[in-house]
Amino acid sequence: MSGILQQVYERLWKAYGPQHWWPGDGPFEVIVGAVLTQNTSWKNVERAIRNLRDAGLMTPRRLARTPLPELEELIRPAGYYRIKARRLRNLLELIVKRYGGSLEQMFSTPMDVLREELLAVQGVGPETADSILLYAGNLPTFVVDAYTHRVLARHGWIGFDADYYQIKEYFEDQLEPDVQLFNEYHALLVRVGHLHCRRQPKCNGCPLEEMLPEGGPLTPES
DNA sequence: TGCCAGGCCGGGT
DNA sequence: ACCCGGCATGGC
Repeated sequence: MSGILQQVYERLWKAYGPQHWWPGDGPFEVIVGAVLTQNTSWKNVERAIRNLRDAGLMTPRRLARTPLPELEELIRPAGYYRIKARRLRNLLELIVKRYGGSLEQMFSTPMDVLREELLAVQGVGPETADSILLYAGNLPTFVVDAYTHRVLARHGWIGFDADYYQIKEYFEDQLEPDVQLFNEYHALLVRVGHLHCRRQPKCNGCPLEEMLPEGGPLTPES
């Protein structure tokens, strides 16, 4: 338990502490948010979610029955609103038809099975599926995103050409499958990604030693 | 102003 | 098997 990823986590944790990702919104809002935030800043997504909540539509069945044009208008602030409305519908169909609208039932199915079902939905790719499993279902799967890719490659821990699953396994091979750990780890990586890439857009994932000098160099073998 | 955000899909080589 | 354009709004 002292590989490079443990060191990175400890450093991030000490610097930023808990990120409180998706606390208390309830699993359904998390699912909706996971779709709406695809390649979109969370700030925009918040407005769309507020619209849905204010309209009283934050249940699987209600949202599934909402006419497409109305749904599009409500989520417009999140961008890509036409395609995302369809993606939400596709996902809602799985929840309502296969699981009777019960998230509890959905998340009690074996993770690997559910993951494949999610991936079979048009508009749900690996990151969205993993976000739903981890942040809505509290199931231990690691979420990889663009910044995760950049920062790991920047340090030479993976290749720049590594794909989603290589990166995911890189984490899961080194870490205990702990829901809280996976939750915080991904959120912390996104956090440093924001901090850095706001200031210097074209970076390839800045060295963590520079961003978080406290603690000295990161050493793969110690 | 232009570029980017917590991706994914479909069509073309 | 890659590579690329499309999708769209709001913030800096």
